[in-house]
Amino acid sequence: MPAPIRATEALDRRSSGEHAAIHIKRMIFDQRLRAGDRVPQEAVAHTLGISRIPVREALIALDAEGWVTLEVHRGAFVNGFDEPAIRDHYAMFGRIYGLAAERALTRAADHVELADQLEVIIGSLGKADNAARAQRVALDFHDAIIDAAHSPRIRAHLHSMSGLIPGNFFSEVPGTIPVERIGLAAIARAVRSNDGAGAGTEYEAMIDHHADLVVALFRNRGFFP
Amino acid sequence: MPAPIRATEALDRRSSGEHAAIHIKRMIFDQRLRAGDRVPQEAVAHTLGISRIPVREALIALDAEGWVTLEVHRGAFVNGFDEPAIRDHYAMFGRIYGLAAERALTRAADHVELADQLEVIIGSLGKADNAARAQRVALDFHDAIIDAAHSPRIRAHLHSMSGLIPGNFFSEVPGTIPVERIGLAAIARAVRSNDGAGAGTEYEAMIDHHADLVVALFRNRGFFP
DNA sequence: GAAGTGCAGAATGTATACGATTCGGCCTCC
DNA sequence: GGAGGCCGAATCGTATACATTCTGCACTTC
Repeated sequence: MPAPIRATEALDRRSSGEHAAIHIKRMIFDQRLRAGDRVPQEAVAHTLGISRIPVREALIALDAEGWVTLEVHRGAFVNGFDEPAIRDHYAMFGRIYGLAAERALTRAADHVELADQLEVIIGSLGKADNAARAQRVALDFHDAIIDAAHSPRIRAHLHSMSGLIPGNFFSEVPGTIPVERIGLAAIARAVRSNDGAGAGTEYEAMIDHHADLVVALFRNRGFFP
Repeated sequence: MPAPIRATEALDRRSSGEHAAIHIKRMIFDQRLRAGDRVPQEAVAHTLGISRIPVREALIALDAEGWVTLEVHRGAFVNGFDEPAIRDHYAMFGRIYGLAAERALTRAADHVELADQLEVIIGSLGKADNAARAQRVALDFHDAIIDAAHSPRIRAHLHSMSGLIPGNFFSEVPGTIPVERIGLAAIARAVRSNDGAGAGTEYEAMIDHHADLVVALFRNRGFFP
């Protein structure tokens, strides 16, 4: 039996480029990089003790995700991270997840089986008391939907949209647990009755609601001047 | 007055990485790379006469766009490019463009002015006889919507979704002109009456229709075995 | 004084080079 | 005879070094 994978090894599974992407997102999030600023590749590389190559790779990924805009021979310029950006982000997120839910119902071998699977996941949410565990349950739910959709392209775009908020800050968004509990249950109900459009609509509604919570949190913390 | 930018200079404006991305997409499109194949970085670099660095940068972008899946220390593996993938692609495209249209109406300073602008663009479609020119008109229309939406994030995701079909092959999709003519007109009408949801719905419908045409073309050419 | 010109200096883009990881084949051992 | 372990070639990930491009500032010119 192999030794269990340790947390540090799991982190090493990420490339330096992914570390750099997290670091740069954190700098934008902490407003050490403001809208319009150029991301200093050399400084980021030096700070992380790596070369500029993985930093550049991170910037390409962040460009595709909408965090920065690349201009040839001029660099990467930070896009605004304000309330409209957050709402746009979650709106796209919700629509693509809604599509994924529709596709999951179209392509799943058996929608009743999928509904069973989803309700098992939701069941473990019932026991979850802390937000971190609830987040884990939500991720499992989303993964089940994405797997059932059988679409690498949808998977890729959703993956690149996840991680709006770095690290465990996400867990601190107050009010997520009841929103998830209600939203996931509604989606699972729609799946059980094989209602693709309904599942999509419920997905959008849940994520819109989530966006409201995130915006409220940011506002309370004085992020929007 | 500066000299007009020549075509060759405009091409030079692209980085080697973008050239590599186009080349790799072309290989997938031409089925020289099949689903599950690993993209040979060294071979691509050698073929294009460049080093592996820009090839790797291209693969990161293609991963974000859903063309390939990156695995650390194993390489980039080609995702399926079959009928479901094409339909998923256009479905995402349509939903995000629909969202962009809604946002354009929410955020444009004056929706009547935006409608005027769109109808001027459509007007030049009336004179367009060949498909290439019609495509140019459609791109202008889309750009106007994206600009009006004022969202770098939406812009980034739409940019990464454009270019499903490489080069001028797109122009050869038969039947696009009437679909565009009807679709763009319907969107412009919704914009003029300040109906965001309607504009979004029309956008989705037009792109779904376009997806049908593309799928039919691929089927006729024997792409789906 | 405003606009154009031409340099350094700095930052980006890419080629080369080298360590790290994977994977297939062969061997050993049970 | 099959499971497991140990190479070595092939490939990937990244540090370093160099070429290309941008930018700000001094200078000239009208």
